[in-house]
Amino acid sequence: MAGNTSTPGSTVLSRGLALLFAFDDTHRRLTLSELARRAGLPLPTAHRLVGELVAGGALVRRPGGQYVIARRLWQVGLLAPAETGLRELAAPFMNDLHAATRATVHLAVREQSHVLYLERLSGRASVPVASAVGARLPLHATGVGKVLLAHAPDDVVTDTLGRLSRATAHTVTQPARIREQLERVRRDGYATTVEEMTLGACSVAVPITTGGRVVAALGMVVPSLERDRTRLVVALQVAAQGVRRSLDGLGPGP
Amino acid sequence: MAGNTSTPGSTVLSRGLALLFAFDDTHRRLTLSELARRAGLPLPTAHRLVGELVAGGALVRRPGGQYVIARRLWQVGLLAPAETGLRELAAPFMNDLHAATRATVHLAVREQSHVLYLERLSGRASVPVASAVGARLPLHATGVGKVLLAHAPDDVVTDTLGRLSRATAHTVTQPARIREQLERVRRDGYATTVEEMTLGACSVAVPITTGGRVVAALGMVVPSLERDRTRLVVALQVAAQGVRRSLDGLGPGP
DNA sequence: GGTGACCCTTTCACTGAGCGGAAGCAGCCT
DNA sequence: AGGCTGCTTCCGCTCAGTGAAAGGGTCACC
Repeated sequence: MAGNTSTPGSTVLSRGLALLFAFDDTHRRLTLSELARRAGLPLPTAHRLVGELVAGGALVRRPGGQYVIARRLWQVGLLAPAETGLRELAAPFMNDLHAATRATVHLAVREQSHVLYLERLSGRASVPVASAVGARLPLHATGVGKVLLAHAPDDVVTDTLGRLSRATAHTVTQPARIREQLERVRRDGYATTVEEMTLGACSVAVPITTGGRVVAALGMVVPSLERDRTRLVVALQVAAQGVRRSLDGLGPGP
Repeated sequence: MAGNTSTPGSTVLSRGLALLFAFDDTHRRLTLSELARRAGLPLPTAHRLVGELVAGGALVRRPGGQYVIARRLWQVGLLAPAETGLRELAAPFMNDLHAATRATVHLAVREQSHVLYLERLSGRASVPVASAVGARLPLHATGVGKVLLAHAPDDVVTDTLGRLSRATAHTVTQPARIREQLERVRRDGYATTVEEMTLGACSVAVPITTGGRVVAALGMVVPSLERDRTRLVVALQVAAQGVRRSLDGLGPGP
């Protein structure tokens, strides 16, 4: 910036991005002062920059004075490539799974030490689900997370096992037990959770592979695993095979 | 900005946004010079700003030297509110439609004089479809577009009728005929197209209303309307009613 | 109706961040 | 070798950007 800045070296653009990235899953609407606080900017500076972001169509100001991400940013965001290909290929298979079981169906990839949810089909049933598309959750407490962790590089595994957060009373937080479970995931080809992320929700998940690498995971959330664990695993594996075939058909993805 | 700019009055942030918005449906990957050209910036300036956008996690540089929207921007884009509520409410009904018919199902709103596609479930059948989520198409050549146009303010209608672009040999480009069709849409409660946007694709669409206003449109794309037009219209209307009920249940939307 | 807490908005003098022409570099044609 | 296109770096000029300070508006609670 110019003149008497308190943090020389930082640029206008980086501050603008800090304002945009101040929004997250649990902060979809922010007031000016919240924005300034979260982006680490003085209030008048935030005021001016936010004004420009609104003028430029990146943010919208609600009547109440709260700011939200604008539709136009949603549109450009959808142009992000990596996920798009995988999501479009997986969509029909996810639809089949959803139609057959009426459960919540998830497509996720690993982003560092977190699961990133790429797609979700919500079940009609009243199973509580923590994930939302674009949201990140810990690897060790979700079905898709365990699948991805089981096939992650060693440094990610040790990093994750180093800080196992607790979400419910059933969350597994002993590294040794997780290692044991990961071994079983690799052997059996699927992972399960029982109320480890959300009470009242269990999950099953399988890997999606291409070229010998695990690139994503496909999972489902159900109220209980007692009855039809096998049926769900088979359905997931068939769907995952279908996605793999589509992926391989198109050559190495973007 | 500072110093000897060629366009005084424009700000760094607005230039940064111009770079982001240089991406669109048909330009998902851009080289530095394309970005500079599309954003209207001198090349060295674009070079510097794009570098900052990459450092800030808004863009990613591919090995080939092409830039694409980064995953992080996809994530914040998903936080845009207006659409999210409607999409989530409509999703289960769209799934039902899709399961029952196996056709492509669309959810769209009007954005100025264009249809903006909020959601799409792709049919397995090989019907060519032009729309993608986040994409904009003309109002007069699509089923959902005609529905939205039929319930749009007068100025939008006259504006749209003033420049009726042609997409295929079947596109209706005479204002009088479109007016006639819009009248019929309002009377019958549904709109149709026959290969007007894409050859080999027909469509049916119905409005989604809340509080007496048409806020969106629900549509389907099929190879032909001959056989089961009535069946499709009924299915769509049932689904649209369901969405309306959900909308009304939650009070005035976000 | 006073007081305090919270927002948001505007002002303004100082200055270094931003600018972009020019030049250099690398690849790829003919 | 010469021309073309596209990327990167340099560097001196200068105005866009900065943020403390002050102003205004709206609640709620005493």
